[in-house]
Amino acid sequence: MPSSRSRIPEATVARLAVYLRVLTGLADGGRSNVSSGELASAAGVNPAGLRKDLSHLGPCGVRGVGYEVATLRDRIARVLGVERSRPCVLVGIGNLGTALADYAGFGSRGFRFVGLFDAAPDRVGRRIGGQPVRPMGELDEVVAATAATIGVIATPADVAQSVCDRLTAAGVRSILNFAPVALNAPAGVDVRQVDLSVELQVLAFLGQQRGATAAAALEAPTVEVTA
Amino acid sequence: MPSSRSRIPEATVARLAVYLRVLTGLADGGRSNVSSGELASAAGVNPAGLRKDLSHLGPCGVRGVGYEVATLRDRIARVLGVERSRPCVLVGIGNLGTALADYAGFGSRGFRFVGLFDAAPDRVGRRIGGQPVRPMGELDEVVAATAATIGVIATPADVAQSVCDRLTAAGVRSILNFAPVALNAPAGVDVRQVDLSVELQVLAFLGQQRGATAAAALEAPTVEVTA
DNA sequence: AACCGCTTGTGAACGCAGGAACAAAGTCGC
DNA sequence: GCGACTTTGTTCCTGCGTTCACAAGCGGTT
Repeated sequence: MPSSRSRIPEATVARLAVYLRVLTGLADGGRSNVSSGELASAAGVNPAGLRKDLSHLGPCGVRGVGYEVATLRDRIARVLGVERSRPCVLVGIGNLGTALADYAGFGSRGFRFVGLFDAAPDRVGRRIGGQPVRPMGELDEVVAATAATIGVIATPADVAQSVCDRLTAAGVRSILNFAPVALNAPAGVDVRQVDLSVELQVLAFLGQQRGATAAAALEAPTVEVTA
Repeated sequence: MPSSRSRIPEATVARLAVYLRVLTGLADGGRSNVSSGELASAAGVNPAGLRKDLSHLGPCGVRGVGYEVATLRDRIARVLGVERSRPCVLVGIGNLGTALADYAGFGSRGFRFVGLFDAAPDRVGRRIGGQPVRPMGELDEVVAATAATIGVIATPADVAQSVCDRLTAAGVRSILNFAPVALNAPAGVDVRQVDLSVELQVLAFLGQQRGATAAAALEAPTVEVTA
């Protein structure tokens, strides 16, 4: 078995996606070869860690030379399962949903939205990125027709759970949730949570801590001297 | 020192932000008391882990009873540094930037945008959420006047680094980056990266792996039977 | 006043991720 | 054809995060 010689840790999978992005950029720029050091620098990680990540795919570089850009890119894409474009459905076409539907980055990275859904009648029928917004009633039909296995939730928090239920009932097996609630999904369905304000709050904490330690250093430097 | 009796792990900080959200909801619903089990369930984490997270704040519950909702909420908010609203600036008012500027969740969670910036002349002057989009030239002035320490980058990838440079030069100390590139920031500046398509790619991998293991189970069941 | 049930807080063990150092292997130069 | 250099792949190790299990403490009850 060429792929998945062993279980790949999830942290590695997330970094592989980053490497794939960098490699795609390098390939588009005409580069054919790259070393682990350069790739790690562009991805913002440690070179040794990058090599360890790639070792999960089996040997894919040439010692003394480096990695072939196109080959490595294709292999990572195959392992991640984005060699072919994957159909996704998006529920909740508010500001964030519209931004997601319009985001070109998804299309160039192996994902395409095959259905945009919203419960509000005044949003249904609008066209976003060349696609119409559909009523929730068409969800089952579209998921079945397109074999979409990934659903994205960009609704308000209070309806996210019911949307999750409808998506899983329709056959979706993976859910990316932007609503700030923890979802309960049946076993066998993967849920990933993205909470934008959590990220900001972590930053606020780091910033406050930075200020606190700086203040403490100014406040009682003699203690450190005498200690 | 009541806060920071020891260094708080970053993973714990991220979960504290989630607890804070749940607690705020409980308090708004009139609840005055909650147990670690119920709180953990609402946050989607392990009860023991939740108690360990809270133990970093010092004792804040009553044995046999649970936690007082309002007290715990306020203590977490103080530790995270969001007791008072923090000023942020946002650069890049495309689809995503507009969604972020309009997102009410930030305001209710201790963050307010005090400046929206974009380089495109046709976007400058538009009003979003009651605020005008300003030209990049006003960045230094606004950061200085508002003492904003947090900057959010929602620009295309190719200009994100230069925006990062300008933000840090203006005095911003924490950056939340939505552009799919690794940023180089000077020491003392915290950068957090949110890559939306990485999340989708992790889901795609998990889904593919689920399919692969299921296929393997169908392919060679006799081996497991004979083994 | 003493007991009992419930819940918190903490200690220990396990597994995992990250980093540094080293050996293997291939290429370039002579 | 051979040696030296470069770069990968791997191994070890250290530290962190997570989970389980138990002791400590408080309120209600008899």
